[in-house]
Amino acid sequence: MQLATWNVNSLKVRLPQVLQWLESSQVDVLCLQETKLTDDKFPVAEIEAAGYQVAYTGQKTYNGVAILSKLPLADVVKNNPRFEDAQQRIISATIGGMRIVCAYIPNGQEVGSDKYQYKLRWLDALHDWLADEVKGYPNLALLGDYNIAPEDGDVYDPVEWQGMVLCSDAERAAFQRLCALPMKDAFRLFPQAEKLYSWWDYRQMNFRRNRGLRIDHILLTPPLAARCTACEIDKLPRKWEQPSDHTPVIATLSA
DNA sequence: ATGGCCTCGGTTCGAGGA
Repeated sequence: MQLATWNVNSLKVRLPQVLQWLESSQVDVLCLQETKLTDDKFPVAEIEAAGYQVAYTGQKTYNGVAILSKLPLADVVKNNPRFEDAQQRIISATIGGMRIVCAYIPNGQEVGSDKYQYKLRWLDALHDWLADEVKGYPNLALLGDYNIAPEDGDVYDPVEWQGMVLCSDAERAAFQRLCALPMKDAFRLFPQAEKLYSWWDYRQMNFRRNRGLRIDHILLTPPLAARCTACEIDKLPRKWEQPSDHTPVIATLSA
């Protein structure tokens, strides 16, 4: 069983890459962020033709999330029921005995800005909601674009990024509070090579220079972490024509 | 020193992303 997350930066533009990746990757569950599509424009037929059921919630221009699954999706919930939010950033479903939560955590733009305050409030509300969700769903996975690099080792140049948005103490503390629910960062369950990232700015040839950040994550509650046998970042789609600036992260779970 | 790319909406530029 493989679970994956991928910020596609417009599903309208990226649908061919998503379908190509699904053909080769064999993932069972794929969480997408930044679909940037209203629900009436969602490419349901193409995704079903690829062998996946899908749940989605979107809006015009910004945000938008979806869960693709080979197995049936049940009990779909859109957004955080405890946080009034016009922005479509969360969708959850039960799949094969697991509660899958797909999240597009706000970017925050700049430390101290209104968007940064919104990000911290949003993360607080996510934490408080999930604290109850994990009681009802011991097998819960939170996959998505967290817009947080948890540690300096997740940043190509920690000095340049020190205190900046995605790396600030308050954001990292929010990440640690999610880990204390408790949940485990699947990527850090295993020895990993250095300088592995999930996002690279389109500018400055940052991908070729591997100037990236690891901001896309899979957090697993202890029963799922115990079943996790691998967690990998697949850099290949970032090398394709017209790529997303993010690349998929995959966790493998034993039966 | 500055901005450097991509997407969208909707027009040829500004906002947002990270």
